[in-house]
Amino acid sequence: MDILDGLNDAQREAVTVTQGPLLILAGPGSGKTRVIVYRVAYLIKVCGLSPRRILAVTFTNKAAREMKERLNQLLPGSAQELTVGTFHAFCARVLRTQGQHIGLDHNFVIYDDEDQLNLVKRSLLDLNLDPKHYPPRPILSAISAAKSQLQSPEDFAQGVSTYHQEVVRRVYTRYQELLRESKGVDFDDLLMQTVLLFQSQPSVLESYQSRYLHILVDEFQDTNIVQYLLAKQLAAKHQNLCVVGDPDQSIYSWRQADLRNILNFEKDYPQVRVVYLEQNYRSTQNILQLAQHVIASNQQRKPKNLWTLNPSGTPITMVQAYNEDEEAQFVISEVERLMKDGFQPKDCAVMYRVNAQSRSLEEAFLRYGMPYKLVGGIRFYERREVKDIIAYLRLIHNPYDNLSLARVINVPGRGIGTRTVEQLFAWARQKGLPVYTALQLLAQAEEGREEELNIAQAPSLAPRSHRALMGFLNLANELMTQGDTLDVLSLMDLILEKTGYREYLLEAGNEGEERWDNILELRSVAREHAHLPPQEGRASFLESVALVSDQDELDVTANAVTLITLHAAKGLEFPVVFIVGMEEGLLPHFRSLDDVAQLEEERRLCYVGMTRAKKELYLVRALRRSLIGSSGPTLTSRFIKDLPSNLVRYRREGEERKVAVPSRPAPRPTTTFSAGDRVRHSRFGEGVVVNCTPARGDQEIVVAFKGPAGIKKLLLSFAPLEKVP
DNA sequence: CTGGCAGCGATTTTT
DNA sequence: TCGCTGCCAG
Repeated sequence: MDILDGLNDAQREAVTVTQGPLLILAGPGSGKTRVIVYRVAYLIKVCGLSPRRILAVTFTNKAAREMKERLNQLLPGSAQELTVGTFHAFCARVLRTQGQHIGLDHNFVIYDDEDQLNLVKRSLLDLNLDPKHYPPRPILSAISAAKSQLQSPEDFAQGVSTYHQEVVRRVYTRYQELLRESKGVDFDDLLMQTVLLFQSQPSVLESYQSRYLHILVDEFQDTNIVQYLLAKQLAAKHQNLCVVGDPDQSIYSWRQADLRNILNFEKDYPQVRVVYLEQNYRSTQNILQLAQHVIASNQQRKPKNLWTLNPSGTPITMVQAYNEDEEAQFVISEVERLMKDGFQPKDCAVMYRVNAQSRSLEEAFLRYGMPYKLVGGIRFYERREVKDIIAYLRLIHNPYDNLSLARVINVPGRGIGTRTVEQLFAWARQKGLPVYTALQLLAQAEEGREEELNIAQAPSLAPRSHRALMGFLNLANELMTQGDTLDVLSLMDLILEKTGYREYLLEAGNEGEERWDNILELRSVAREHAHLPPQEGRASFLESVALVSDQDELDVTANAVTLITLHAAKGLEFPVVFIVGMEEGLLPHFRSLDDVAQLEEERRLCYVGMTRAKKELYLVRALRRSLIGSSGPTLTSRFIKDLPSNLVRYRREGEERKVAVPSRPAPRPTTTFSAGDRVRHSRFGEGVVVNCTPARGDQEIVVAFKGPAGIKKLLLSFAPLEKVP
């Protein structure tokens, strides 16, 4: 078989032009992923390249996984040796093996967003600055922006002209000190330090340059300056840098993504070959035309000429609901109607600007018993209980990690209050020691060796506080000793046992069970690293939890409607898409209203959402909406004003709809199942329940059927299951 | 030191 | 509406 079969001319060019820099401008639904996978396959199969000589950078871990899978289907076994991953994951690997050149500890921890914010708060505290006056979040953004442009605190100081910038400079300086003391690396450092490493160690850079003959960067429109510099460094030797992107789908400028990268690319590589992928394979003509109409209003863009051979399809449906409840109701009744046309719940997605909008939707879906899966929201690794346990593991792995120590020193509560913690930290800082070491010193002071150790100025603590601190120290010591021999799963169990974490959660109240379930989930992640030696297993576990955001894949087997933010929907497609909240202030979001560039990004966001739809697109707005407590009238989004009348039809929610809404009271699961139960399904026959997990007012059940159905994941509220005695 | 409560303020998107 | 902070009582 020929790899090039089934590609159109432009796609073929994108696959076969292998020498030199290549810029692929790919419209939505133009087969972009396919092109990337085929290009890699072509390099291997036709050009005879070893997969180890190829580096492919994706935007998400999920995209990386999908790419590997698709490549493996095309060329079985070839994906193993390929380097595929996000910039962050790639950099983490580089720094882990080469970081010592720039003074990085081998066991450095990776700090995520929340950790970063805590560091900023601590920095403010250390500098005697009031967080009320200087809100941490914007300061962190400023620091992050500086790092994304490779600015050290000293570089940043050059450009300081206002008092506020001076505050940022001071915080940034202290922030970096704290990072270094904790032997930690934040998200931005992963990228920045790698570039600095390559700059200062040409031989290290050279080894990577030589290895990677070809470099591919996906979602190039969402890269920031540092990421681009990195790609440039790596490709400097062979110049085989292929970047793929679509400026119209750039929606991450707030994360320092910089559209100039695309312009700079053409400037930095004058001999660049540019390929346009303009044929759309995804959407109906109506949908594509409407999306084009909407995006055409942006001034800062290169016009594209997208086209499709797909049928024109049905018109886009414009709906006005009274309020957000009716909006949700409309979506549900429409899904029900579509099901009569042969669509399934899993074919449908509801997209919105802000996560807060998911609430009214969720409530309605629960009330009407329509199955749904919520993407985003509070992510697994951001849950308090999960982060607590991870913090314990981090501390054991890296005793310098003051941030993690601060997090767990009184969790579960052991009588160490903020006052005591502050004293301890101040003392450690004064002595120039990591807090953990300071604690050990304190313990020795207790043994009456003060003179000898010259630590007379130890903080004067109440005996009770002192005892509490020693209790924590003993716990930490024991965990660290055991950590030398226990695999990461056993160590986690020891932590849970020694801290009485389960009891702590269950005492906390009604959500305790759910929280404990999350811990169990975390255990199963740890289990994947349990076969490794203690140190190594811990390291790989910690790294995977730091860099993987969405541990649970969007479950494709569940037949449920997807609720998702417009940002998170990028890269996905659905037969039916509802975009809700098409109102001024929501889309475009009110924070973007006073800035042309930001407004254009909002429009792109809208465009991204529209182009996810294959067959049916609904644009829904509410006449009244309560967002933060108060409710008020709304205005139609400027993005959907004056749409071509041949493409849309207007429908008012409330007339015949109401009747169609099934007022069946939530078929709330009456029976519950547990692993081991024997069950019967009306279609799949008899089987045994393998696993049950609670899922948002529902239960997800994994059943192993005796028949040919095999193993299935089912939603309790939806599946016709009954217990067999 | 902890836990409860009142008042306040601020609301985006996330690798 | 919610989540955080600060204050107060035990």
